[in-house]
Amino acid sequence: MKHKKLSRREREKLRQRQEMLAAALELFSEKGYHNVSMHEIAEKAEFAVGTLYKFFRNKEDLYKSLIAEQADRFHEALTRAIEEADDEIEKLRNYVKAKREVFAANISVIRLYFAETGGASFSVKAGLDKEIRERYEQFLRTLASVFESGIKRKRFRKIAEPYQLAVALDSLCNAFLLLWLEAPDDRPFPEDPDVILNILFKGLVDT
Amino acid sequence: MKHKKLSRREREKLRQRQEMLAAALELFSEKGYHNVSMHEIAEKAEFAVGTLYKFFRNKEDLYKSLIAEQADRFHEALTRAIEEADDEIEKLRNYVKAKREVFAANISVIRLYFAETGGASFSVKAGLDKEIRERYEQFLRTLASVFESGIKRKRFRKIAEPYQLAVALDSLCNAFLLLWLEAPDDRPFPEDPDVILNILFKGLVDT
Amino acid sequence: MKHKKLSRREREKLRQRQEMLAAALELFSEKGYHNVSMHEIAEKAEFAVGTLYKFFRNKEDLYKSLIAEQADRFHEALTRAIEEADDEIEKLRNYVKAKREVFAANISVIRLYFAETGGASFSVKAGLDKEIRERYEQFLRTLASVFESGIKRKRFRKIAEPYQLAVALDSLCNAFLLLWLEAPDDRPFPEDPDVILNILFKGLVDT
Amino acid sequence: MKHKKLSRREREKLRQRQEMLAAALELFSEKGYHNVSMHEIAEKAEFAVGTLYKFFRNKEDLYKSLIAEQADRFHEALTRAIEEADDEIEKLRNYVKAKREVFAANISVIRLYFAETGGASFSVKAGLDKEIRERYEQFLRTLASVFESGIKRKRFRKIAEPYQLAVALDSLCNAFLLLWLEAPDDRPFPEDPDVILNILFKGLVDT
DNA sequence: GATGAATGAGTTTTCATTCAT
DNA sequence: GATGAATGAAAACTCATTCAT
Repeated sequence: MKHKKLSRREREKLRQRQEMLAAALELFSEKGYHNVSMHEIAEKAEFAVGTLYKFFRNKEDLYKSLIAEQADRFHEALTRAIEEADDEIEKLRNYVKAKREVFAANISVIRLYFAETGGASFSVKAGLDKEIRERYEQFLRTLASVFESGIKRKRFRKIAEPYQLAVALDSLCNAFLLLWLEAPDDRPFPEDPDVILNILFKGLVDT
Repeated sequence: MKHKKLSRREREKLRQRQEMLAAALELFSEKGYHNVSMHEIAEKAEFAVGTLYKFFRNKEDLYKSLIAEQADRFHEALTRAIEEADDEIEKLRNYVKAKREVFAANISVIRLYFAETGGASFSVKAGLDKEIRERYEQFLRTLASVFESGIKRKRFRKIAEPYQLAVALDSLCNAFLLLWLEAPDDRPFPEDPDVILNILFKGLVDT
Repeated sequence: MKHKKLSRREREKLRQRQEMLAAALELFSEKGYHNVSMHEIAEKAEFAVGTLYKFFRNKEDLYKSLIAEQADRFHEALTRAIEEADDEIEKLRNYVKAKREVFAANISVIRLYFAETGGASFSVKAGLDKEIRERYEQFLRTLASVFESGIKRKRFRKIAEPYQLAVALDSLCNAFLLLWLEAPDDRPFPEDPDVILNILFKGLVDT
Repeated sequence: MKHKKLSRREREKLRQRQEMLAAALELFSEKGYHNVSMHEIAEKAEFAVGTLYKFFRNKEDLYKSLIAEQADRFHEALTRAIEEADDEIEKLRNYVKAKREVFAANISVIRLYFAETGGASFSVKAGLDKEIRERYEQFLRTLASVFESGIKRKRFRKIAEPYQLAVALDSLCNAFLLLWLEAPDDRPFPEDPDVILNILFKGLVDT
C-alpha cells in the first residue's frame, strides 16, 4: 500500500510493466509457458525484446511476477469477500461466491495458477513458487480463522481443526469449480453456493 | 490379461521399456516435461537415444505412455480397495487408506499425474490427456456408486448427489495428501483415515 | 528495377544475404545439397546459424532462392545476348557466345543448376523447381522465336518446328560446354561458336 | 562374359544381389538417393539390413553398383542397336529408336542416371561416377565411329569431327526424350526417329 | 551365414539472451 | 533509454553401420 507518490516516470514504467504482463498472461494461458517465446510476448506487448529484459531478469522472472500478481489479485478478492460479512456462515458463503466469480472471470489464468500451485509445481524450475505458496498459506490461515471463530462462538461443531477445515473448503471449491470450467455445458455450476457448503455443513451420517 | 506366454525376447523388451519409463518418470517428476531432453532420459536409462525412439514414437508418446501406465495402476489399486469391503463406510475407509498408500509410495508420479489431470492440461499438447481423464471419470463413477448405494440403503443422508460426493471425497483426499506430501514433517499425515471422512460424515452445523 | 533508394540498413542486409548465398553456393556445388549442413553454410559465411534462419525460412528455401537467383541471372544474360543483334544468325551466334561465357564464369553454379533443371528434378523436394522450369520454358520460347522469324524471313529452312530447334540448339550448347568444362585441357573449347552452330546450319547429308 | 560356370551357391548369391538392387532401384528412382534408408531397401528386398551390408560395403557402394549396372544395360542395348545395321544411316536410326525405347521403359532409372552423369555428378560423393563416365565415353566413341565411317565412305559431309557429331546426336536425343518424358501428354514423342536425325542431317541454311 | 537390435554422431531448427547502435 | 540483429547452445529426431546371437 505504498504506491502513493509516484513520479510521472514511475507511473509510466508501471503502465508498461502491466502491458507486458497482460500480453504474457494472454499468451501463457493460451499456450503454456514453454510454448511461448519472449519475442512473441514482446510483439504482443508492442515493445522490443530488449525492453522486456529491462523489466524482467529473464523469462522465468517474468512468469513468476505474472503468477504472483494474479495470485495477489485473487487472494485479495477472496480476503475481501470474507471480511465483508460479519457472520461466519455468511463469510463462508461470500467466499464461495467470490471464488466462483474469480474462476469464471479468469479461467485461463486459473489454469496457469493451478499448474503452479497445484501438483505441477515442478512445471517451471523447481522452487519457483515458494513466494506464491506462502501467500496461499496465509490466505488459508485467514480462512481457518473464520472456522476457528465459528467454533469458539459455538456456531460450528469442531469436526476437525480449523486449518483442516480451511483446506477442505478450499479444495472442495477448486474441485467443483474446475469440474464446471472443464465442461460448463454438461455440469452447469450451481448458482447456489450452498451446494458446496452443505457438504461441509451437513453430516453424511447421523451423529 | 493376456500376458501369459511371453518369449524371452518379449520379456526382455518389456523390461527395457520399464527401465526407460522409470528413468523418464524420475526425470519428468523432478524437472517437468519440458525441462527434460530425450538424451537425458536415454542416458539415465543407459540406452542410446535411438533405442528410445524404437520404443516410443516421440517424446510426447513416451510421456503419454508413462502417465497412462501409472494412472491405470492407481485406479486399479483404488478400485480394488473399494471392492474389497462390503459395507459402504468400510469401502470409503479402504479407499482413503489405499489412496494414502498410493500417494506415499509414488510421490513423484503423483505430481506428474496432477500436472496432467489438474489444471495444467495445456502443459503438453492439448488433448493429450483425453484418455486419462476418461479413466478418471470412470473411477469417480465407481466411487459415486458407493455413495449411491449407501444413500439407497439409508446408511447415508443425501446431502448432495452421489457424483458430487465422489468429487468431494476425492478432492479432500488429494488436498490433504498433497499437503502432507509437501511438508511431511510439519503436518504429519494422520494415520486415521477418519480425519478426512469425518469432514464428510459429520456436519459442521447442527441439522 | 525498383532498387533505387535502399537505406544503409537495407543495403547491409542485401550484402549479408549475398554472402550467405555465396557460401551456400560454393558448398552446394562442391558437395551437393544433402551433404551440406546449415552449420557448415553458416560457418563459411561467417554468421551464426540463427542468422541464416533470419534470412531463409529453412534449408530448402535457401536452396531455392539460390537457384532462382542464378537462373534469373543466366536467362537475363542470354536474353540480352539475343536481343542485342538484329540478324537471326547473329542472334544465335551471340547466344552461343554468351552461353559459353556464362558457363565458363559459373561452372559450379551450372552444375547445381543442372541438378535442378536436368534429370535430377527429384533431388530435393519434388516440385521445388516449378518456377525455375517455367523460366527456362520461357527462355526457350524466346529462342524459338528467333528460329521462327528466321524461317518466316526465309533465312532458315524449316527442318523442324521452331521450338524443337530451340531445344536442339540449347541441348547442343549444354552438351558441348559441359564436355569442355569437365576436361578443359583435353578438349579445349573452340573459340569459334560456329562449331556448334554448324551442326545445326549445315546438313550432314545432301538434300 | 565370364559367367560360365557358377556354382549353385554363386547363382543364389547373384539372384539375391539382383533382388537387392531391384528394390533399391525402385526406391531411389522414386524418392532420390538421400531420401531412402538402408532399412527401407532391406525391407523392400525382404532381407535384413545386415545382409545388405554383406553384399555392399555401404550405401554409396550399393548406389554406385546400381547405377553402373543400369548404365551397362543401356549402353549394351544401344551398342547392339548400332551393330545390328550395316548402313550408317540405318545404324543411327536404330540408335535413336533404341534410345527411345530404353527411355520409355526406364523413365525412373533414367532420371537417376542423369542425376549421376548429368550436371549433378556431385549429387552423391564427388568422383563416384568415374567408372560410369568412362563407359559413357566408350559408348560415345562407338557412336563416333559410325560418323567416321560414314564420312570416310562419303555418305556424310564432314560438318564436324566424328566425336563432336556423336556428342551432338546423343545430346539431341536426351533433350528431346527428356522433354517428352516430362510431359508425355503435351508433347507426344514422335514415332519417327527422323525428327531428331533431320536436325543433324538437314542443314538449317543452304550451303 | 543371416539377422535386426542397438548405437550415437549428425541434422535441422528454435529461442533466450546480449549488446552495439 | 529503447531497440532488434545477431548469437549459439540445445532440442528432437534420423539413419548408416556394427556385432552378438
